[in-house]
Amino acid sequence: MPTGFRSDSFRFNTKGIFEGLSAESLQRLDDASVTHLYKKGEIVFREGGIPSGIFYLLKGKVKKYKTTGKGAEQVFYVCTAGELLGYHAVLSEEHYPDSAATIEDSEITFIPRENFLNVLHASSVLSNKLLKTLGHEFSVFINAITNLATKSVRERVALNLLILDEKFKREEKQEAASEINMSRTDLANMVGTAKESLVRLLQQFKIEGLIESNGRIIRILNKKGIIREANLSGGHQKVF
Amino acid sequence: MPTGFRSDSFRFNTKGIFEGLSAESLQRLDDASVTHLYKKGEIVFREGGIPSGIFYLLKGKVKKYKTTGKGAEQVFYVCTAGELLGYHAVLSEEHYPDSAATIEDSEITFIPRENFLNVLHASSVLSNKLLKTLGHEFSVFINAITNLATKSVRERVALNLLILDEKFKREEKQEAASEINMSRTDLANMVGTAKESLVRLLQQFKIEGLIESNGRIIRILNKKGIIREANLSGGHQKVF
DNA sequence: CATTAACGTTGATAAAAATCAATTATTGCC
DNA sequence: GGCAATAATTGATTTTTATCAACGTTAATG
Repeated sequence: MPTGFRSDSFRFNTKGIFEGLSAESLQRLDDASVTHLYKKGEIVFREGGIPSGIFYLLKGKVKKYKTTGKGAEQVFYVCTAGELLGYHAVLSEEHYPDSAATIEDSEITFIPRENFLNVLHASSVLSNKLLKTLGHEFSVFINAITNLATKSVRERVALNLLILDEKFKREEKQEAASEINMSRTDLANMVGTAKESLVRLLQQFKIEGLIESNGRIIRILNKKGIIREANLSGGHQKVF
Repeated sequence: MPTGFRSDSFRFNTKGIFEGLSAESLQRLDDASVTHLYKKGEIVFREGGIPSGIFYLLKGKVKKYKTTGKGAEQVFYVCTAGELLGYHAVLSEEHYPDSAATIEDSEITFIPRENFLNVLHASSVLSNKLLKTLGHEFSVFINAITNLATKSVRERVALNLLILDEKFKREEKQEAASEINMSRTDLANMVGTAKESLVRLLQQFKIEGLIESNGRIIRILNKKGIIREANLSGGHQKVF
């Protein structure tokens, strides 16, 4: 049973989705798009809303989440620069099933639904890329489900630290430990546990020298150790 | 907050995916396909395997699941007649991320990878339908994740009974209560709990008159009661 | 730059769920 | 139809995780 952390298994593949498009298609998308600045904490779209277009995250970070009747919030994904948001509901022709909100100051380009669909329907390059991306998402989701259903909270905390470590990598310092900067509440909602349980486990990891923290910022000190705690297994590569 | 059970939120939409295809496309798929009988318990494909084509479930039921390092098995979906299987890995060009096995005697048509992709790339009708289907799957998965992360085992047992009730509906008797016929182990692996916990909760529902059972077969007696136990919220409809 | 509201941490306790162990049903098979 | 073998159930117990309550810290804001 292979072991190790393969960030690919937890990441959607929308980065570079518009690469390889014809100049005409790109122009049509560009002409229709508008870019806005979002402050930390702003909502991009809301569960139940009618999708009017898709969003391209130029800069910043966005959490995707779903709220429950009881007010709980499940964060199931964190988008980083270069990722696309909100296309599922446009494709499925349904209301947004989830909400999206910035977790840091961000810059987001909006492409109206009609323009996106026109380009999509005209471009087999784009539709094939999107099909490939969506096929990959399936594997990301079943990983997420399996981990939620079978791993302990401790294992899930470790796993999510690894996922976030990738997301908070800075271009300048690829090698340095990332500075994971997320509220404890968001982290707990991502792990699927109570905030207090999350804090206690972070405290343990800290005592064991696996991580350090400074205010809300978390740094992984011993990645192998965290990988061990996450108890990973499986992971598969490209075929063709 | 709207409440009620919307089975659509838990079902993929591959049924009828080949409707509306040109006669030529259908012919090309048909020429390439082979149909096999599978006995209950047979494996259709296995996690880590190389996808050589897609499967169309003509008759029977198939569980989709992932196994963990510790030998646990997470069942994340049950396919019924008319559904497509194994297309994600073909689209993503990755190994199978999950396994599929029949849970009753089944009849499955296999379409080789190349033939499927040729038809897909030639048919914008099919690729658009598939994009729509995959967009919908996203909402199914985030529902599943949110439920796993935020609901109690009791709530999840009730919810999965509702999901299975739909899957075990018989064409003859749409109105009659379904006969849910699945091993307690599979059920527990679907709910994401220990078999013993599942059994105890079924026992409670039985005492409360919400269900009845005869051997392994479960029948819902009071659907509203089970919906109440599942504590559902949300659910959104088509837009356009 | 002081304030204060939001956020984070810790401790004590309760609740939920898993595990272990033993027994009883069921079902596939000859 | 009887007989293993497999699956389901029940009870006792432990472990894990959530909840409640109090207090400390941080950082956003005027």
